[in-house]
Amino acid sequence: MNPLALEAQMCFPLYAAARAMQRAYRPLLTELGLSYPQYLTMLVLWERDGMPVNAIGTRLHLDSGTLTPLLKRLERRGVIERRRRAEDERVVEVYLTEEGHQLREQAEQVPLQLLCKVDLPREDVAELRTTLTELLARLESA
Amino acid sequence: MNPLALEAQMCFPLYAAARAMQRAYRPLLTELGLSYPQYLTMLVLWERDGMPVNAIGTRLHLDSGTLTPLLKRLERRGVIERRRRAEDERVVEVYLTEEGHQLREQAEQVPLQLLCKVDLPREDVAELRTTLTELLARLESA
DNA sequence: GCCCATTAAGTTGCGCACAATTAAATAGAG
DNA sequence: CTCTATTTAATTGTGCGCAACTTAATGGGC
Repeated sequence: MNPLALEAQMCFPLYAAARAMQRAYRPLLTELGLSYPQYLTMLVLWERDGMPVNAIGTRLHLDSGTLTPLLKRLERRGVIERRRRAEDERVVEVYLTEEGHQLREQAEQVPLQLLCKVDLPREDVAELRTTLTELLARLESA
Repeated sequence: MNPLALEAQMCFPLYAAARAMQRAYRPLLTELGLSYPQYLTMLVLWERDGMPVNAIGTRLHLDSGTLTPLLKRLERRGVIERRRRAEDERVVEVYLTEEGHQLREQAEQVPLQLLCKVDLPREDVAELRTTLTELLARLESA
């Protein structure tokens, strides 16, 4: 087979599936008033509130060039607050507002709704998740 | 486990791995003078030359809002030409230039180089590709 | 032939990603 | 204590992705 064929490679299905996933999330997230990357950022903050921009970036593999404007939009949206750390003025810590905390309850339903849309066997999903995480690790280290 | 945890969901590994893949491709594609989506577009054209914008879009799941400026950049780059179809002036057909054809030979090496970077067992890659294609199909139909 | 629905590309506007650079604060060597 | 290197965000510029809309050409009903 042609080694350059779209379907012969892993990269295109990965690219296409990632975008299709975002499209599947979009209607659900629109109800929350969040974009997909904003939703991921909120997931991080719901896990641990008050994280520095830096730490959020490490978690999501994003840099300040992406996060700074994204966080400003989340702040305008009213779900977070950005505060300079008093002991080290370089660091900006990100805190959930009351509205940000409340939004979590609405968000709880999202993952299940999504899984229904996908309708893949539970174990296939788990295995895909594992393999992708493995792939990610190898790509990061290379 | 917290259902909203990043690692509990499939969406984040998919998002992160897709971006890590693009980062892994970047240095290889920079040598060809192409971005990642431009490379995918060239893959489509190397398979079949002279495709209408529309058909390229179907193949890559992209619309004219993305493709039109991308194709203009590929044209400036000198690897393609855009020509209106004579029998139907609505259609723009995309043709490889001589340079575009030649670029294919350089590109032939890219997929293998990438697989080396990833260094996953051959059958894992094949299975991942299959599962992602399946996932894509289900997301598209939903 | 005329009108209207359809189809194809292009345009506009916004929000990521990411490279490269800048600005500001801190830490550490001497 | 001072000077320099490091760390952290922010800024700038480019190229996607995609929704919404516009423009232009075609086709089909009458």
